[in-house]
Amino acid sequence: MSDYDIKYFKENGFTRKKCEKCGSHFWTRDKDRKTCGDAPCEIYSFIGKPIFNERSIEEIRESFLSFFEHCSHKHTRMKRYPVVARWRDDIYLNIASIANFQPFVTSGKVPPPANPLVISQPCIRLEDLESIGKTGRHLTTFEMMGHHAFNKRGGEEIYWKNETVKYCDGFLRQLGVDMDNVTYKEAPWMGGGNAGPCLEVITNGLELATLVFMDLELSPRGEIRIKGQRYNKMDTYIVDTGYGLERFVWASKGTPTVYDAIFPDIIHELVNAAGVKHPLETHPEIIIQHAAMSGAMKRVEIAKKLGVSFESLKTVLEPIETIYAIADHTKCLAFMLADGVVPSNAREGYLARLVLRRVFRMLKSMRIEIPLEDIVVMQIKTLRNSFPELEKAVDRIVELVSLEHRRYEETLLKGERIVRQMARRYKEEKQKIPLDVLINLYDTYGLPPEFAKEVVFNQEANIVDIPENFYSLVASMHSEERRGEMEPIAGGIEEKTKLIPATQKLYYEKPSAVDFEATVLDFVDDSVILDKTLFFPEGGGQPADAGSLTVKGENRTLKVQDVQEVDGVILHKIETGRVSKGAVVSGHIDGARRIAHTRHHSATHVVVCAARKVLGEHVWQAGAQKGEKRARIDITHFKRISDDERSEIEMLANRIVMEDKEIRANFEDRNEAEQKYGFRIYQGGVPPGEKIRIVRIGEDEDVQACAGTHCSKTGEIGPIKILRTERIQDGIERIEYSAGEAAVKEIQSLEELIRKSASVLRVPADKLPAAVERFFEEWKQLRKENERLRGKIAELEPERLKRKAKKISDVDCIDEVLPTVSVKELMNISSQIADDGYAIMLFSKEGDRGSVVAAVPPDLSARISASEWLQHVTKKYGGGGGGTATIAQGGGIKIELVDEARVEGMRFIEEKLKRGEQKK
RNA sequence: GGGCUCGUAGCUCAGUGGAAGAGUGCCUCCUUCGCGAGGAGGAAGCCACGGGUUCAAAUCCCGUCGAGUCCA
Repeated sequence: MSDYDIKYFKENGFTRKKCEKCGSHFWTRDKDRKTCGDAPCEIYSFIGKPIFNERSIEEIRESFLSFFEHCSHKHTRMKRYPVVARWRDDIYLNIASIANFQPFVTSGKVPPPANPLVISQPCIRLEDLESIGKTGRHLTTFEMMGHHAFNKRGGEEIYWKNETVKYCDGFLRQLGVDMDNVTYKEAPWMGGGNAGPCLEVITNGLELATLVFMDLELSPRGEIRIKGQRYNKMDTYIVDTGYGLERFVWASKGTPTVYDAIFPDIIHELVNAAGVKHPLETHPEIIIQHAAMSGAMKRVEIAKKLGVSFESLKTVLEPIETIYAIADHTKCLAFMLADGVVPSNAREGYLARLVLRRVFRMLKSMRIEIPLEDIVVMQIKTLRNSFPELEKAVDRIVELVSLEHRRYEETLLKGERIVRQMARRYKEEKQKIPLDVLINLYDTYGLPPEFAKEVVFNQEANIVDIPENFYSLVASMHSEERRGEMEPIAGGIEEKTKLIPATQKLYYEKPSAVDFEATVLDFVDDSVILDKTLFFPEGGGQPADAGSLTVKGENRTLKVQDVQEVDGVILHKIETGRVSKGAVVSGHIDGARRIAHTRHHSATHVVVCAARKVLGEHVWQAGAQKGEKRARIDITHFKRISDDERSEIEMLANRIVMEDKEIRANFEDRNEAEQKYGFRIYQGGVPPGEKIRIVRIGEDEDVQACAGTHCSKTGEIGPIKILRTERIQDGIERIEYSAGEAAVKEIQSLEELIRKSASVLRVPADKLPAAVERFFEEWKQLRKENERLRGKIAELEPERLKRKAKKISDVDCIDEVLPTVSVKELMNISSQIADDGYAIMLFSKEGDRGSVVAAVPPDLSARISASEWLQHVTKKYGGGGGGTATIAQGGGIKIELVDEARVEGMRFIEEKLKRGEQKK
């Protein structure tokens, strides 16, 4: 295939071969080689026999970075990006060094921060969570060392395939790798919406690096088909390489697993704390041989080869595997939590919680008593030379992890009760607890099946076996929900506006103007497009401006309904009519609405800034909406905001206002801004483009990329009043507030609320809480007293009623209207009288509806059912009712028919009794 | 962003449309030299809030608030 027709291979004695085992093509210097060299075609041959001299993580990282800094293309060394991919809306975590540059740099919309560049990027991948610790090579957190070159078609080429392979070869040679053992395996790559040819660099069974030549992008009408997806050639072609830092360290040490190579100290601590021994001490031959084969075959086969039983192999390996996993997961947590992820039940916060809970479980199963936060801090200490920034977060991480631990314990405690009840229920019916119940326990209450099994076992009840694919069963249950989420293919509006020049944005140039003149460039789908405009388009949580356009010379005024921006072109949607190209219009925007939006927008930045100062550096904006009367922001925070914190945020925000700080908004170079202010600027999402608008408050106390309209000084915002805080998700708090005149109005209406309430109770406002409490207490007392007295009255009624009884056949019957007596009392009275041998029907009314209660003595209930009797009557009464054969209640709405109903009741009972007598 | 649960006595929870319950804790009394334990009695509920359906709602429907949990 021409994709891999690389000059370097030809000039350096490589030949292309086909792997005997997997059939894939690869390039090698070794003429006799038969397989591609990758697992599972080959076993790890470096275990116990390192490929090159032992090096630490720091040494490998440094030698990689400086190799590319000093090679013939001088690469610029970049600082790491956060592990939380806040600049992207398609992934939560940073999964690769190239992810730093997707989508805008890779698509060519934004120039790269440097070209070519080299970086060692910590990445997190949670897809293979189950494999961590077991395979010996999987890590949730690893550093992907990458050198990248961004080439543009038609432009000058930095470098492409040939140099990429040459550098790789050179780097491996410099480390001391035996080059005859290195294979380059052809493996088309795709991911993150891009694709391209790729070479996997393999030696001794281990894949060390991946060289991707990215030149395709996902496109619905693309002509190139790969695995059912359609791709098109990109305008750019990019060198995307990934060298697994930890794998190099592993290869240099030849330890049984990658974990032993990179976490020796932590593993040592954990092994001690668990009171076990590392199997490398107890069963060195098994562990080394197992490790060598682990990439190539299944555990059952390995056990067979080693001549031991599968069970005993498992017993040897399982404890250390759990410890490996703990070591790995705690590093993952160190990065996630330090980079500001707040554990939650949604989004990236859920991923943090997922990992946290896995580790809690593992620590418990290993009976390791060290608090998780201590292990995470241990990780941070070993990482601090390379990543000193992690240490700043230690205090917060300790608080957060112990809080999460407490929450998890509570969940389990509550869960235990639920499972116990469930177990009892199924035990009574002598059934096993079925799988769907088990899934439900996990899905609804977060109770893992192993936990449920343990509890059930203690209850001596039975449970079905837990299937291997339990968690994927849960996942597949949810996958159906995702259907129908497909976004409609953009309605081609981009196509229509593609050729129209970007609209000049007057609202940035003249922030306080309300009138302007402009020329109509086009009219597309009910929308007017102008050469310049004051109308602010909806974006960044700020609603569009309202106003009107008047066509010059025609004296025609069009109301602007909505304003949207598409690729720099601003669309003014109008209600009716159309405007011809070339017409001159004068525009007018609703100034009061605009200034309200502006104040709320600036207030938003101030409130976020204040919240961050009060609550901590982990506070990130997770959404915002501004309006005329109020605005709201959602921020990440791991606890409810207390009343005190809320007051403090409010006070601080108002202080920033009173200090009348400068608010500066300027377009700046994106890459420079990122370097200068950090990723903090992306609070409200990531805008596209080479230049981004940066809004700074005071001495850069708050810096954000923001396209909204802003006051020029904080003083113009006016008062800021926080109205409420709300927990919209676990880990995300919403703060609602008003600014400017709207804030004054809110304060006034709050005041009025208090004034009105106080005047109703005839107390001064400051006595309101005490008065309300007193009234409520008294109300409860009086209600009880009332109930007691009604009961007393009811006690007297039976005797009075019995005197009114009429004898029908041999039964004493009573019917009576007790106008104001409640149903409850009617029941009470009736049941007493019926017990004394009377058939009774009582009526009462409340407002426009009447209640009826019927009761018969138990020995009569076979002949006359109270329920039947009552239903017969209430049917004519405009209602219904029901109950037992001895007592029934009901009612109706035709209260004017109460006398007829009484008569009917007596007629019915008479008839019944007579008929009964005849039968005798 | 989507889904599933839950909110009833101080606490833990039953109650799936017809009279608000149990266990525990609390109070009083009895038993005991005293404690534990046991016995008898008692107090304690805006059934989270607001609408709707119904003759009738803790119970069904909608919304709000609060809490838990799973998935992407």
